[in-house]
Amino acid sequence: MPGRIQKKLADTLNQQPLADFKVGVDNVIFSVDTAQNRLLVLLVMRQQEPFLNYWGLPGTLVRRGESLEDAAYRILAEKIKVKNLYLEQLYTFGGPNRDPREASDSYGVRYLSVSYFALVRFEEAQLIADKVAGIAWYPVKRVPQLAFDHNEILAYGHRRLKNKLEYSPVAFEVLPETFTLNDLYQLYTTVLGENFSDYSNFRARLLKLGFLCDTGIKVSRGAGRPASLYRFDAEAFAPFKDKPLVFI
Amino acid sequence: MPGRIQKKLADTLNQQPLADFKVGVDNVIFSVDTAQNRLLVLLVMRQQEPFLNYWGLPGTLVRRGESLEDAAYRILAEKIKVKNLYLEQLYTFGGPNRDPREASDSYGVRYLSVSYFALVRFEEAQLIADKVAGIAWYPVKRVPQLAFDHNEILAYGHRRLKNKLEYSPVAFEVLPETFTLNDLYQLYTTVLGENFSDYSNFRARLLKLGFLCDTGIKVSRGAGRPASLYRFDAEAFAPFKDKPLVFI
DNA sequence: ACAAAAGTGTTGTTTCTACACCCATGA
DNA sequence: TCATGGGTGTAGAAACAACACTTTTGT
Repeated sequence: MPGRIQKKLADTLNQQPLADFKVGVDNVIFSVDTAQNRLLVLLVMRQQEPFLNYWGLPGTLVRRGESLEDAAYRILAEKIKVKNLYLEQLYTFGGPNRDPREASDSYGVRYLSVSYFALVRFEEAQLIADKVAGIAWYPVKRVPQLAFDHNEILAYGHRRLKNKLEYSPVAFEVLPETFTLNDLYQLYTTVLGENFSDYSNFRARLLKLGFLCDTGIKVSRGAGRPASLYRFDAEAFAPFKDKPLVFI
Repeated sequence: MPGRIQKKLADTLNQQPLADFKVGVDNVIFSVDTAQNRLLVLLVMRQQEPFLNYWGLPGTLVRRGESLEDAAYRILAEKIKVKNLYLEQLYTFGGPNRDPREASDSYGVRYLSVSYFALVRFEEAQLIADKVAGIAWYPVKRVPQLAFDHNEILAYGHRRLKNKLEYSPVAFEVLPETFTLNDLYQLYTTVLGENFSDYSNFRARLLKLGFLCDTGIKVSRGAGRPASLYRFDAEAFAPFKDKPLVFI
């Protein structure tokens, strides 16, 4: 009776106990240093085992009564002070044995990481150095080996950031209220790489869309003709919401 | 000493205990009934509380030693038999009180749902009806009120499916090995809606990309000129991988 | 012969792209 | 007046959208 045997096997599997989880939230927090044209990610030096003294993404475990997003905002607030930011959920990494604590723990508690991705304004972000801990903006191109699977999470976040820039107005969440078109262009080039579009075409496309309005105010940066300051007009952008708009 | 008071407050919050989680995986499984031009989603009738006798997404709790993706494949395999499928993680829903079991449980166990999104081939999918449970393909346009926050998860999955179709070759994961260009077009129209492109332009664009190769074999469906069967050439597609290609 | 399904072509328009060029300012 | 950064324009190529049209089949 092979059917019965199979049934028995299935039952054994069904009786495999459920895993108990602790849920962590890890943030990939990006900012763009427009002065030096570098994309930065916020890393913290771990103060406890596992991975003591390794750099890693700022993270925390979720507390009772706290939503995932709340937890994400909490870490962020513990590490930096910012006024404007963009934040969204990234991915959930949850294979067994991604955290070495699982092995030593005989109760089989699993650690699962829900990662969030954030973009903040570099100029206004003030790092909060708590006690002896290390905290630093690292150029994305030069991050060292990180704790856990954080390199993987970072890579995933970087990909998402690039995509977001191309088809959504995240850039404006992180630029000052008014900015020059060159500021915007710099932001795009440092995130996307040099060769995504030339400035004049980028400029023409953006202006044609009609949600950037010229304030008329001019600003001079060293030599050269002064640039106009523009403002992102959220109202004029509304019709493009959710449409397959492309910024590149 | 306001600093000290604030410190005390912060400590109270820090002592807030961590939440204990059970992690569920819920699958949004889509298929396309090309004969009737309908987009379908797989629903199951819940056999236990909470939400007894409500329709819901097929889901399960994650077991010890099981990865999230493993759990997603397990549910899928319990409900349907398929050869080809596309599966990817969707989103993690984890606010407190999304599951009524949390309230009654004094230990404060939280239920978190990692949702996965799948696309399977309707014609080859065989539903596995276990015991008395209900299981059914529901037209997406006519899903009733579902258990938990499953309507929300479904909506999220539907949005993702539409996006995926536009810029990635998921369609071919779910079409037969060889298919007519009309099969492909039908699939797109039933998922994306009638007015995304007319057939001749769709056809021209796809063929120009060059990763659909004509097998030369003709197939006749009722009256009318027989159609060529095409095959998706994964190798020829490779260069487009990860590029902002658009199919629409 | 006719309707139905498949496949091809055409045409006017819009959008890319790669430039060249003009403008305003500091040194 | 020259170098520098800001801003405009344009011509050729490519892509798009809306159709009309031809081909091949079943009935």
